[in-house]
Amino acid sequence: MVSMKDISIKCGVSVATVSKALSGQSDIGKKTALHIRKVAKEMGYLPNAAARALKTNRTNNLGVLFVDNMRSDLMHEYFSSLLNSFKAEAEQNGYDVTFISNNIGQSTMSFLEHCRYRAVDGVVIVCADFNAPDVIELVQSEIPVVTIDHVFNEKTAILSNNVQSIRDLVTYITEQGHTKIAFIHGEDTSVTQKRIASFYRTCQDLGINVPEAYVKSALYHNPASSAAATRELLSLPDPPTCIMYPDDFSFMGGRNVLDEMELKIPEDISVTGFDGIYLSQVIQPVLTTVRQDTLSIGREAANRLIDSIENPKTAVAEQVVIDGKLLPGQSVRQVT
Amino acid sequence: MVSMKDISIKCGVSVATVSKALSGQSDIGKKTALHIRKVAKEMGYLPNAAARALKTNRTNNLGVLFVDNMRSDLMHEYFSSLLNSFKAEAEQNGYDVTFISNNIGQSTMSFLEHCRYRAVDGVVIVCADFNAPDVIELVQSEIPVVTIDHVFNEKTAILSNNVQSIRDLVTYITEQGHTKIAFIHGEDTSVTQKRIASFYRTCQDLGINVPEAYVKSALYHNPASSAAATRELLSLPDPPTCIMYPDDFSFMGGRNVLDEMELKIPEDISVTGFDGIYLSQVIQPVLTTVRQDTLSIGREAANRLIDSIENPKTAVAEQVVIDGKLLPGQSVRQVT
DNA sequence: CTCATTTACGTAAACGATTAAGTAAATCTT
DNA sequence: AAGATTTACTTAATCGTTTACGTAAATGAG
Repeated sequence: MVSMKDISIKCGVSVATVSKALSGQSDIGKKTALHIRKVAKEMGYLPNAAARALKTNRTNNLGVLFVDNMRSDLMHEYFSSLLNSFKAEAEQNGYDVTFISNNIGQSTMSFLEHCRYRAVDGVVIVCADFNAPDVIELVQSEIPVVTIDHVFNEKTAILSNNVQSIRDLVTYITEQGHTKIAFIHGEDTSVTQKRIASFYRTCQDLGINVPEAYVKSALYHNPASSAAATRELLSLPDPPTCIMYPDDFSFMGGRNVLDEMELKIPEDISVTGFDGIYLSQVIQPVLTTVRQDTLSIGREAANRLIDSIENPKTAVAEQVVIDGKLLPGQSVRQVT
Repeated sequence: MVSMKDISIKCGVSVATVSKALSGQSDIGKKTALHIRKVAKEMGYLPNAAARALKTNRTNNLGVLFVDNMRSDLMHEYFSSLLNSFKAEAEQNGYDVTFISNNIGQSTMSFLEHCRYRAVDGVVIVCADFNAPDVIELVQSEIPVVTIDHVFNEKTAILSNNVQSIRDLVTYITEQGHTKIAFIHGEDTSVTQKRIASFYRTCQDLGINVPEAYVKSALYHNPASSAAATRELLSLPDPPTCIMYPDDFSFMGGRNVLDEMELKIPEDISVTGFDGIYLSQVIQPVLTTVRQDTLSIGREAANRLIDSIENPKTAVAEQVVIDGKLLPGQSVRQVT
């Protein structure tokens, strides 16, 4: 590996001069700077990240906290595409991305310890138990943190606009003439609470009555639990004409039940999903859903995080809300 | 941040002694070593990864080469769950995982340059254009490399047993009494070639005739192209009774065509997938497919890579083949 | 009891970069 | 032209480890 020393020898200058020339500082003569840069390129010089990190206390490395509770989250397209977008934006800005876990090697490190050990410049918390002491410790530390879909006091958070998205969905459904709308929601999280609240609020605003029995609990990304909820809804004395599923994937469970009962979508029953994953747009009928803008969420998370790293004074912690996009699809029938 | 110096002062010994005590070396007295370790724990000492890396030239960091050609690969469950398993195993062994790209910051670095810059101890090539000069340069470098589903000369490769998996599928299909079997395969890659060869070979061994028109080309993970292929197959004068799809997800495209034509699965037409993703097991009918053992593939990749890093002398480059598992499902009908 | 060996620790250089402070030469000022 | 300033570089310290080598004391051998 060619170092600055090698270059300095070849150019007959000191190492300091090489350093300054390569980092484009002012107190170097134009011609020498140019020459040094040329030689550096010729010799295939690459900065030594470790040395730089040691001296500057900056690694140009971002940590990603991504705990797979059920060993399946990375498979959830929402998260994986979000992560992809985050990674792309980080790299654009000269940052690498490293996963942060809490069991590195045989010893168990807390998340914060892991971050300090690797000296990441900042961390994005994508998917984790936001109530775990470990996570809270990290959030309260000196390390810049951005969270996604969860708000910590005084910290920047990127939020998918769940409230508006649910409102858009419900509004669209009612515009198609439905008044009997059921909502199967996911397990209790802050996101779920927002969605439920928005569902009730929107129905209220639109003058739609929501029987208690129309709101069912299930699990995200779990077709079986949505299937069960679907069965219950359909066995009600006065069943809904439209069922909103917790997410596109879970809908696949509901779909099985509907097929079984020989209910055609959307002729006999209308349905909606959430997320707007690839799958939702390639099935027949195309699912009415809301696409969460994972591209923007990931990009925004990276940019905010980097901003708070590079401009600690001026960067302000705030909540950034990213709108989703209604995908009308063909799974909600126009009721005449 | 508390450093070895802080500990050395508190313990009244030299920094060298602290270093040796913490790394468990022999030339330190039992009691002092114990005491130093106790104090280090009390003070919350964490090693400085950068300093260590600078001195030892080892980072305990593994690179992952994961190029998303179509900006959708991370979404492909096969890859994401493989990556998940790789990450878990790496962390178990004290290694972190960093993504390697070729456009870090404004400047374009080759993969190799990026690896050298970050000084990763080794790289796993999960998903990339294996013929790109960039990738070849990396493979031929001094950096330990493990590839997945592609063989480079003299390098360790972890391979899903595509040959056996296709054989299992075809065998199963024929055991159900089918003789008119069509195969829609993905775009041309070494994996595809193996699958096609195994398809022909198995059919030959089983005495099954394969008309040229029964083998169609499509794209992986692309329902539309599989839909088109399905249409062509069904419009043949003598259509197949069973269609093998390139992967589970692509099958969703074929399914739409079959629904449209009011062909019931498996009563009117039998189908199989490939991969064994979550989706394949929650749809109705449950898809007959082969689960690729991503858990083992990821784990094996991590272990082989780490072995070749830690034991460069004894580690041998070889091809590790990981068997898949036939999931019979209900999408292939028993022909009487 | 002496000399060799082992044990337990300290010294100091090194890894490759950054940067404050110093300095000599060149340029400017009046 | 003498002093003040600017320009273009060098010196040297530093970041936190690791490790070869040195050394004094303790233990061993004969």
